[in-house]
Amino acid sequence: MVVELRVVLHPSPRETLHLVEEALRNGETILLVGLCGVEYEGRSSATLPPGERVVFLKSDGTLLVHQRVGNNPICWNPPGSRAKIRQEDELLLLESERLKPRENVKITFLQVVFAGSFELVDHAELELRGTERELVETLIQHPNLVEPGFRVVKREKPTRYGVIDLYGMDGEGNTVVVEVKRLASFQAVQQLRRYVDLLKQREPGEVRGVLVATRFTRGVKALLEDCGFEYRVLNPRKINKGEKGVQSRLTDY
Amino acid sequence: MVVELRVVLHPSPRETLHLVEEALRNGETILLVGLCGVEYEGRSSATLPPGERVVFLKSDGTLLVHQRVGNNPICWNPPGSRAKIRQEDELLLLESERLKPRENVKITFLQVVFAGSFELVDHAELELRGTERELVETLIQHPNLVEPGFRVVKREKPTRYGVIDLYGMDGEGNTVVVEVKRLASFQAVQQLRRYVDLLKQREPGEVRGVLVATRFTRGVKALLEDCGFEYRVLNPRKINKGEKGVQSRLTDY
DNA sequence: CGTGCCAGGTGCCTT
DNA sequence: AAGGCACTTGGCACG
Repeated sequence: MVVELRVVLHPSPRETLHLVEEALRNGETILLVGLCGVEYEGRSSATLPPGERVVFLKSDGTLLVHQRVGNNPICWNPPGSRAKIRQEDELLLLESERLKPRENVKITFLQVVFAGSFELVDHAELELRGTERELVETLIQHPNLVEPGFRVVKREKPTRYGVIDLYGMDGEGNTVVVEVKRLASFQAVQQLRRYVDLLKQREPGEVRGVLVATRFTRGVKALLEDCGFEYRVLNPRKINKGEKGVQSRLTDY
Repeated sequence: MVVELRVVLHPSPRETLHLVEEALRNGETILLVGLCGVEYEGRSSATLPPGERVVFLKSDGTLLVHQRVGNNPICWNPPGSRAKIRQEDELLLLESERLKPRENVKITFLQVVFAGSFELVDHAELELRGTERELVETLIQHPNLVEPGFRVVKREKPTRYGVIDLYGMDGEGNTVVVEVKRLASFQAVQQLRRYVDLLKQREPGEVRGVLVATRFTRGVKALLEDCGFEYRVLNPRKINKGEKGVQSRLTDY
């Protein structure tokens, strides 16, 4: 397997123009390195004075401008945006337009020192473990983790004020609202409270609220108790084991 | 101004190894394009089977793996991580380690088709307009936007349950809690409620809650009224004008 | 298409 | 160091 590629060092504006235009036509991935200034106008607006950066243009319209440091692009436009390039005197103007919401990124290259286009083949997808989705699935497979006698009635139950992660009944027939979080903070308690308050108006009998999480920020457990809610701590390490269908002992979690 | 750069096409594992090692030593920015698989292990864990990707390694330790499409890197390690590269037979192993929390990204290159290192000079910083911070500043300069007679007592007032954007008094001496949002959703109402509940316990007299935003999701205004709160709509376009110190008429907002 | 919510969120700031 | 929160948050799933 070989990536098709074209690379130019210290290209003239004209050369860069041609490389980018052809790459855009062919749906290739474009990398540019050079001295450029950036203007952004959209949901917010921003100006970035000239500096040497890496500009990354993908075939799905994604535009990323990366500085020398930092995790995140300093400017960007998301997939679906449309890029155009044109030359004005010795300057090269790369403009990316997003329609909804309307957002515009304009890059002015004073100098390009590297231009490359690449035809990437990649059909693989990331397999991610340890997400909240997995926590919920674990609880469905092992409802006893919520409590002995707990029965799941519905997963992702939509309400006027948001979606309840798990909703079911305890051994006594009381409604139980379960909110699942990887990291439980005050916000999670508020979320739970919102759902419990709502169901109290609609369901007869008691409505209990349970927050299940792998981690709790300080004070959250106390707040839960103050609100009359309960909590369960899950051990994330053990979850994959449970997922694999190997019936493990509950004390493992 | 010229970027120092080194570029190799279809490098051997040995050539890539040398280029990356020297670039790491010199604190340069590294771009690699090639066929690689990725493993991640940390707060979560993930596997990405082989495919052709762009790998971006910055001098601050940032590692980004970008697929052909998508806004976000499919795998990454943030600034402060430490990268090492080594060769094993014909494979090239790039490993990035973060310490707190411990997170590890391991990239196995089956083939590298492009390797480049760049010495970027960039001292510029982004100037961003239209943030929530600016909304708060507008309100401080024009407290009448909250309501005639409103006086600001404190900005960013910290409480046990979070930071109140604006806190002040109305013409009658009642406490007023102002929550500022660019986009107000149910969550913003909960946030406001939390602060108002808290201040009701601490302050004598009435405590009013006001949500000021440029946009409201559906139903939020109704919920606010249900909770006994008020809201104000700001026009974001007009804010910069107000910021510039030109005293504009209130009806402009 | 808007609305809500998770994310390996990230970054910033304050206790 | 931990917690709270904004972010051009981005992304997805669902009404």
